Amino acid sequence: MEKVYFHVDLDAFFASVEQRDNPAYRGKPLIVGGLPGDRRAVVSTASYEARAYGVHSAMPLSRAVQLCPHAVFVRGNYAHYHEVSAQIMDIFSSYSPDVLQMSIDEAFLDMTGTERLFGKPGDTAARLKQQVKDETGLTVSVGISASMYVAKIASGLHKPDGLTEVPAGKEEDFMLSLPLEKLWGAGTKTQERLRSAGLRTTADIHARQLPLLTSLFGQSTGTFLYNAVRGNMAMKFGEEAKNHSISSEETFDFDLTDRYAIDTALMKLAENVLYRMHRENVRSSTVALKIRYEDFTTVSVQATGSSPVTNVDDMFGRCKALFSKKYTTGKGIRLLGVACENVEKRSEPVQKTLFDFGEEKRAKMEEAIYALQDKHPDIKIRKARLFSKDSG
DNA sequence: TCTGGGGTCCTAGGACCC
DNA sequence: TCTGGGGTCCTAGGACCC
Repeated sequence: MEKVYFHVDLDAFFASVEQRDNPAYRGKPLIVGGLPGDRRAVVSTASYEARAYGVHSAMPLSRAVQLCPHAVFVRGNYAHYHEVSAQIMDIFSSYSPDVLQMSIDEAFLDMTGTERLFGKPGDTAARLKQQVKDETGLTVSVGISASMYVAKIASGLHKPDGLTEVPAGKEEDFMLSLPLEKLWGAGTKTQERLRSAGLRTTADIHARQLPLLTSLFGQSTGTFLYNAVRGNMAMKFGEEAKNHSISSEETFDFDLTDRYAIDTALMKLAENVLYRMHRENVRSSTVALKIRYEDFTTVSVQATGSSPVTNVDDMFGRCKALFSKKYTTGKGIRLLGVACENVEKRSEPVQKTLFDFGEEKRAKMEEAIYALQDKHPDIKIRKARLFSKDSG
């Protein structure tokens, strides 16, 4: 049977939620991401009114302030956005049992075989859009195609409040009608390389043989480009990613060089990652550390231990060891990040050492603390050193 | 203008084993 | 004393996405 996919994308999601909840913000340029004066902040989402001034996601906030000084600036309420997102994902679930959520503000719906039940895909999408608007006051843009990849691009073509259907068999024509910047998966670097290779349109890529593309761009990117412009991208629906990771990082307002400040930051990040590991009932033996220096160069180290991380002190110890191994320069540090990689379900048995009784006890203790925190989110039980003058 | 935070996937080189 | 070929695992870095 011919496949039918929707890609549904919320329009300027965070900004739209703010404007919905605060009538005074409506019709005005609004920027979510930080307040003017916040150091090193970036724009998370700009309302369409702000985009008219050239403001867009990932732009340094200082730049956004210059472009649009009279905009409304908010830091954002991410817990709230998650709630609204869940409400909308529930609506999606009433249209298809197969919803593949891609992020907080977009999802694929496998609509294959729903025509007898719901009617033509275009009509169904229009109803879905109306229902989201009625129940949440927000608009979405929908792309419809037999190819998930094409549906994804289609949903972005007529934002906001768009509905773009690419008929089956017309995928290649659609791709060839597209400006190169719309090629999802070819970012800044690849766009640059395409330009310098003299390829300016999707048709230019289409005219090149596969071996030429792979010799220019490498096996992976070359094959991707070759298939993408033909609308031939096979994306798997609902396949489990295998290399999960859980990470936490922080960009500091001012660069760090002081060892105590660095250790405090590492402790906070380690605690954060471990808390989430407990909550998700997973474990990991691989700890990774990331350092971004004042000049924005970024290095990383990771190590796979012989047993999983058991508790915060264990995690903190591994992070400190990695840090000492990598940091030899004394350069200013603008970001530290900590991660556990190759995370797996905790139900799988672990080899026990003879010496882990103390560790085990500590892990149990921490679990009890995490459980308490989940129950009473307002209590904060943290390592003594994390209490600083302003937060304690 | 000066660059967030949370992820996934790919590549290339080195270690190690047979 | 000089030197193989293949497979697998691990690591560091980079591209990309929202």
